[in-house]
Amino acid sequence: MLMRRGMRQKKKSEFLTEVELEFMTELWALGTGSVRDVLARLAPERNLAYTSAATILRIMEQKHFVTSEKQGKTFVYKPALAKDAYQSKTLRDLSEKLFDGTPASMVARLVDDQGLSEETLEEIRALLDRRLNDNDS
Amino acid sequence: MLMRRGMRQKKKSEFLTEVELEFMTELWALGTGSVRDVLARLAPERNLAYTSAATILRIMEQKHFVTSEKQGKTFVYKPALAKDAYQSKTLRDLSEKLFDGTPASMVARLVDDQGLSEETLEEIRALLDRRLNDNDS
DNA sequence: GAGTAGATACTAAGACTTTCGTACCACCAA
DNA sequence: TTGGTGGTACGAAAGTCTTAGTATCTACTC
Repeated sequence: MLMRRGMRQKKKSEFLTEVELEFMTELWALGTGSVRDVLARLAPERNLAYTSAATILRIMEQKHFVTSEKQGKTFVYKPALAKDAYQSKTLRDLSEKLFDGTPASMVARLVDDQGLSEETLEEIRALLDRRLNDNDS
Repeated sequence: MLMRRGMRQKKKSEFLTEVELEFMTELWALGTGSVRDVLARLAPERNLAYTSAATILRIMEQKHFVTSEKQGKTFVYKPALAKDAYQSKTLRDLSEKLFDGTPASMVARLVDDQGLSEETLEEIRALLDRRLNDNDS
């Protein structure tokens, strides 16, 4: 039957998977942490085996999402990517893929049908005003 | 070696995969379309086999992302989910997972380090003003 | 030195995704 | 009637993701 197919792309996805994001979130909060540190921050009902957590972090290091340093006998992991930067990258990607590359339409959707409080909206507008004023000055 | 493990969750992910989003985007633009219609809208260098496209749409129907109707001998597919709604859902999820559940911080990131033009920023502020005024009235 | 505790490394099961080939069917034309 | 043409259905290969078991290493203790 021999399904000869072209070489498959390496994909090299730059983006965190679901679980990787879960872990990275804790590392961002911690700054730095061991397997046990990260595991301790997950919801108790998460119930993830220690070895699973270790595997996940090892893979994240292979993908260069984190770096590690041995302290005594344990590895301590550190994000190799700032949360800010990853947020930006993600927003760019989402805007591209789902909002026709126009970030304004993204905000439009956000303020239109999200159940955002008046307060939050004001806050957002304040952000914008500040940003626009900074640029003008 | 027998890795007996608990039943795995069905996942039921509600979210489109990469390729599914690619297809759905074309269906949203078309309103309605056959395998050939969708395929025709993909970039020529995409080079996806007809049967692959057919499979993708069939799977999307199984997942209830689209519905189909037979016209003559071909199926015509239609989104079962409005683009607006999917955008909202996606933003909610992203805000939750990457922005601590505070949509304002999402907009903050967007206006802070995106290479957004003055024009775009004004546009966004206009949206907000309109929205806030609507609510106040 | 043997045993235990805590860590890392390796392997693998099982799910899902993406892709495409093969089989099959229906219709129309020569 | 035979053979294309254009469609759907199915199955499977190859990759990735998530999870966890097993093996191994190292140090400390008795």
